[in-house]
Amino acid sequence: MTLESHDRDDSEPESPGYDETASSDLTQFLPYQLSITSNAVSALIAERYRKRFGLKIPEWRVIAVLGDAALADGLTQRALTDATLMDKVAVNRACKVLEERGLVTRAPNNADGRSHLLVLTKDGRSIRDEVMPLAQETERELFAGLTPAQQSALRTMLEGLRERAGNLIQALP
Amino acid sequence: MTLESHDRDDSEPESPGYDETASSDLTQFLPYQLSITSNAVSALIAERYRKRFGLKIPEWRVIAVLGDAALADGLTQRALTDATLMDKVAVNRACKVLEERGLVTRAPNNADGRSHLLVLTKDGRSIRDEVMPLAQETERELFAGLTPAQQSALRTMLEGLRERAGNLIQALP
DNA sequence: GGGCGATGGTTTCATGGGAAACTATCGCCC
DNA sequence: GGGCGATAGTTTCCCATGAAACCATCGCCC
Repeated sequence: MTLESHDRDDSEPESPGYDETASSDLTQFLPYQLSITSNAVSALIAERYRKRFGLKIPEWRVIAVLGDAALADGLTQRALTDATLMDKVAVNRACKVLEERGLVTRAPNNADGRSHLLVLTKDGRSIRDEVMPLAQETERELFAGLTPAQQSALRTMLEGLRERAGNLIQALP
Repeated sequence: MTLESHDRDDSEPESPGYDETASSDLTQFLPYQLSITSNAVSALIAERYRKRFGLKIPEWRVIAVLGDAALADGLTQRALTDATLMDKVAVNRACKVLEERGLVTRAPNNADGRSHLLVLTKDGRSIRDEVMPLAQETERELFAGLTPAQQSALRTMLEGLRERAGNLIQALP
């Protein structure tokens, strides 16, 4: 790379006589902006769910998926990890918490003795009915400043970025 | 909230006869997309720096800032926390590592006995000369698919989002 | 039907990162 | 000039997260 190679060793403070474009203004570094924005948004959502339901993000995700499906039969943890795109450990922990709080029960799975079918309880369903609206409300508030066109542009860019990052990371060693 | 209140209790599997818009397709939830994209990008950068320099993200950030400034005089950790927008603990840990690896030294700060002035060593400077180019190269590769206009739109949207999230989180209790 | 590799789930371990507690120094104010 | 609240840095503690190890069951294949 040759964008910069200023050889400053010591001398004069004050007044940038160096190459500012190649320098450390982190706030202009897009991956950094992406990161802090994502953190801020996550923090907001986490905080809202914590305050209103005492739920953490993995937990409400599970509730959302369980509540959604046309499945009174329930889902296995495996299916939940697929649907939530979370780690299986995270799913397991979330399920454990939800079970302890009586929001979910585990019914035996006739089709496979290794797994159980997770189903929302009455309490779980009543929370479920507030969980998604809160998510949507939050999303709406966050993106209120953007036109639908902008929103979809954002989506597209994020998706592209993610894919590209995934490719690049594969191509490393 | 009133966006949905489907009262599904049991019955038919197969075929979504329920309200799919109010449902759990997490991949379409923008905060989620934001999060996984950010993670993918961070992972890429972390991996590149780890492979090439054995540096973690907080460490290269410190190097970048130290290497940038027109300061052979060095910076205090306080100044670094400001410049990197990281936690002071994170900065401290990064500095400790860098010092142990001989990339940075701590000179006494005449102006304030509580702090030291951190300066890149020769080795530190030689890494510095590769650190920023790698960041820029990575940024360039990531955003190669986007026009400058799109990039700046993205920046603007992210900034707006972050601000909005910050405001909303304040307005909670 | 008895291995045996694959798979769902659970537990354990290591790592990262932040909050809070603690120390040393500073900058005031009396 | 001797407190005393504020600030820079450091250490400690705690939590979240993911990887790896582990256990039970499944689905085959012989």
